[in-house]
Amino acid sequence: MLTNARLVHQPHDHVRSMNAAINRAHEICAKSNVRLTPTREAILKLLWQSHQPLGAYQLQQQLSKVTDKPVAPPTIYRAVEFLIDLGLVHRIPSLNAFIGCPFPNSEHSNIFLICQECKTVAEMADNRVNNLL
Amino acid sequence: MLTNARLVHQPHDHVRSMNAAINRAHEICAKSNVRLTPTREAILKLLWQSHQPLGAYQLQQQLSKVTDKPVAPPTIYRAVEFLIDLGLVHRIPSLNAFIGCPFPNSEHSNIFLICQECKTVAEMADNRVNNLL
DNA sequence: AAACTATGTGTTATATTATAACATAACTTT
DNA sequence: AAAGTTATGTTATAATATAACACATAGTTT
Repeated sequence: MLTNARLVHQPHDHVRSMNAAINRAHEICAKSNVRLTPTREAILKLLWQSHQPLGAYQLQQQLSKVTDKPVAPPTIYRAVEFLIDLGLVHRIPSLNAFIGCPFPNSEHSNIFLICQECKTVAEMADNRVNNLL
Repeated sequence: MLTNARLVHQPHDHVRSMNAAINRAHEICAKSNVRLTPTREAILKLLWQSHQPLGAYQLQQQLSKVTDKPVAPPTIYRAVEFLIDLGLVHRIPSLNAFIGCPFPNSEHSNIFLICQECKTVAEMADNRVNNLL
């Protein structure tokens, strides 16, 4: 079973896991012959820095802080769509929000465990469940 | 395993199953001591008549046709919220849409099987899956 | 390097989905 | 019938998402 359910509750080296994710992302992009542009990388970082899923307009705010210039919604949605297509990010429809995928290399149908109070999300993939379905 | 996955593909007595659903709804409301008002009943019927899930603004259009007067969004969202709270209707976040629940009496965590082409939705509840989770 | 092509971004406007706030009406209980 | 509760109507607006077109940059071809 693949899951980060334990991890999300525990203190862990945030910076390190984010860097690992960014590196993986660069590899995956290279493999697919697509570009992880600064905007896209920035969005991915923001999503990784937050253990809460972030909505498009939260990302907009945060990105415009980082880059110190105004950013319009299409920029966000485009970057996020790109990342989703590559499997680096998931959209969580029930929250209208996005989150970094903790295991982007593996084919998996996800189950998200979403805390109804704090919105913390853990992701899970389990063959037994997949098989049953 | 509880599911209507077979049913949704097959010809079946639509009117009858809708009436059954409405009757069940009346019972459930009586039990909970709440009112299935005309608006609420109309919404529930519309959802049952459609095997596709319906969005709030689709419901708005259809309801205003039925009642022959304009209907505003809050009316829809309120009715739908009421029905959801009673377990008579589900919201499907990935479609921003609503659908009648085929087995409103049973406690169940649902899995929705959503056709990506035609948006037809079947609902499923399986103890083996629930147990695994 | 210049021209060409494809891909990515900026910008404006607008569509779509959902809710807040307050007034009125309809039912319930006494 | 009066008071209290629950439901609806109405207006306005918030929050989420996309369309369309102009411009820019990166990569390729000549």
